[in-house]
Amino acid sequence: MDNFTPLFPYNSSSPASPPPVSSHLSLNLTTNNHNNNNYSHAPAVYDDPYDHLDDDQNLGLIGKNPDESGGLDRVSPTTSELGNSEGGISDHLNNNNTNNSNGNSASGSGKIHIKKGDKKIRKPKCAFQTRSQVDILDDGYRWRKYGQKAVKNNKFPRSYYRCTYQGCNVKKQVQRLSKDEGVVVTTYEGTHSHPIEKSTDNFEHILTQMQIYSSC
DNA sequence: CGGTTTTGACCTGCGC
DNA sequence: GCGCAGGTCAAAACCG
Repeated sequence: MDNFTPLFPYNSSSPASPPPVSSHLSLNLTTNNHNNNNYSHAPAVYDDPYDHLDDDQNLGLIGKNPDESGGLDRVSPTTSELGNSEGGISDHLNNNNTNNSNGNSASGSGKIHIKKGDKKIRKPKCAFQTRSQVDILDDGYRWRKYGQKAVKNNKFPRSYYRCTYQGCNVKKQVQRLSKDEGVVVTTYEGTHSHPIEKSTDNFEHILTQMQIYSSC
């Protein structure tokens, strides 16, 4: 739990950034089906989203090592847990260093190598699930897709996005559950170092929910 | 033409 | 050590 920081708000004091709310929430806010916009739902925001996803959606977990789990305080998953997961959000999500100004990732990241002896530090991550027909939530930031992978036990691929703002290395992963095709799990990693680039009424609603229920 | 998406290859970590 | 799965890179294709 060392490095847990809010993920959605960019890390400045801009008014657009909602103040962090107390952490340690455990709320299963799943749907707002009465909402008419594209995201016909409020996000379910979790302090440890995968606790819920394990139970309900059987997703994987973040952080193998509780001490390095990017602030997600939870016991380590086993391989079998991950293997059984519904296209589990992998514990490999965390193989990046925490330097937001460093675009290169650390071990486990493609062709970039980490030097021997470098300590792996994991970025905090925040995942939430929404019930939506579209995969991409318009959260007001601009994202560039840099990869897509088929996920085990999930017929839907996982997409990888990076914030396009110069110097901002926030990433997100988007994955739809095969068990429940209406559910999209979005995992954010890192903290935006800049204001939201465009206002989105839709996402403001979501952010509002998140301010209430999560420190993410 | 510049930015974004697609996609195959590559790399790492982990379990067996 | 090997194989698998996840994460990233980067060239090519695509699009406005």
